[in-house]
Amino acid sequence: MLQIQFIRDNKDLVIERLKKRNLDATELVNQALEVDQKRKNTQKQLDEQLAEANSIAKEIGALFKAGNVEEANAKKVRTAELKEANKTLQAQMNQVDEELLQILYQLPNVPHESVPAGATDADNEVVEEIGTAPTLHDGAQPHWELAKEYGLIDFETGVKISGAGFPLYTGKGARLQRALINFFLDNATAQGYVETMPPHVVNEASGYGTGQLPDKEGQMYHATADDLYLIPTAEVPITNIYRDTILKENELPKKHTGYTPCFRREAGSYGKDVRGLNRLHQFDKVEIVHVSHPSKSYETLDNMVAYVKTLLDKLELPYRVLRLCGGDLGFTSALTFDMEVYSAAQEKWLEVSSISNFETFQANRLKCRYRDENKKTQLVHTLNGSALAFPRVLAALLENNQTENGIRIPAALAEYTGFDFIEKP
RNA sequence: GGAGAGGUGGGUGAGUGGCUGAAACCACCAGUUUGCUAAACUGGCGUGCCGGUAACGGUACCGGGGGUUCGAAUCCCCCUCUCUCCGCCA
Repeated sequence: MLQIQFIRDNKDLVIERLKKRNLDATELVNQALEVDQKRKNTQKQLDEQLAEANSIAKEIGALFKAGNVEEANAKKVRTAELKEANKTLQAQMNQVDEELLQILYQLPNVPHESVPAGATDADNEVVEEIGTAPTLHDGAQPHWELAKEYGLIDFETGVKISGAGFPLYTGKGARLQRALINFFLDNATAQGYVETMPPHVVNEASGYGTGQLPDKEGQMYHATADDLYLIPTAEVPITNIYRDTILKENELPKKHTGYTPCFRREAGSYGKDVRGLNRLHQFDKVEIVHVSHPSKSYETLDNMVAYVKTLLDKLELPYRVLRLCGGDLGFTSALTFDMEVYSAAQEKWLEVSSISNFETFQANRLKCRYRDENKKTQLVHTLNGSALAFPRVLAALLENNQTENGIRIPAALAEYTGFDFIEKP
């Protein structure tokens, strides 16, 4: 959520920058400012009346104490008036507050100046492309065929147990998952991220804290009996560690990494792009979360991108780094880099990581602040990124490393799997 | 699932109608003293919003919402969360 103070001070900038998202926010911004003005006026009036009522109440108290009942009762007349007036003003105030909140909920984050204009993912800027796609032997297969042939993933039984989008990993397939967990966590902790194992379900307040609620309610699994939500990413529980907190300036940055399964309903997204591991209802991911001093957040973002690159290098996967254009940028993000690996058998790029700086957008809802040198509270900047999401990494690993005799496992990962080759059955 | 207790400032915790935005202690910050550290002493120390260049002033907030009252942390109602005991269970 944007801060109303920021909109007040930077109206033109906000409107101009939001155009990068192909959003003409002029009307919303004007509405917000108008309602804000109304809110201020209302509060001013209300405060004055409350002040009067408070002072009369004090006088009445003193009069009663002095035994001057008659005069005290006389003063009650004015209090009764004020009480009525305050009630309506208070109601107005609540209404105006709510109105403002609703408007602010509709405004996405202001894109960073470096965000390219554009409408769809076709307009994303390719920052760099690293590695070359392998040349596969004749008869090379997409990962869903490989997974079946090699007995790594049993999609059909997953359907039987739960439904489409819930794969059942078996044998070396399951072992690969476990290896990826350790590989990613070990690398992240080596970078100074604190290993964190959070709850996999969250309450409503946490959902609001990171912005999944109210906008994306339908995308999360909701356990209604207890009103808990299955997490769509570890970002949610981990970032909410810092909900309603005021940190000391020297406590920044806070760095966490966590492995969790992620649950996404992905309602309505059935179709051709969802075969195999490309899109799932449940998948595994290691996330990195960074709570940063505002002056350091873009430097941090670059470091996070650089870090994720090292992971892909170690996994020997060809990949590219994209700077998302305004049209493809998430609602809450100011700047996002996506990492895509090249899947040789499918001959397409698969997103395996998304690394974003939310600046104060999340922190504002989270109420996560720090105290600066003047002892004033300031909102922190929050960032997070996947490091990495497993399924498409696995897909690319299987596809790119297939040979006529079996599948090769990159050396860095083989340390964790305990095998460097999966024989053809 | 059954029974009970309780949610107060960063922490512990006092506070049953006005003198309480809130005692005390701890933590923290600044200073004095000491050869350094520690101790001791002195002072400071919640958040949001509104007004103000600022100093500061106003207002709201003692889990959330509503009510009683001239006046509510304190009384009443509803909700919610936590803890303890029992039951069940990994």
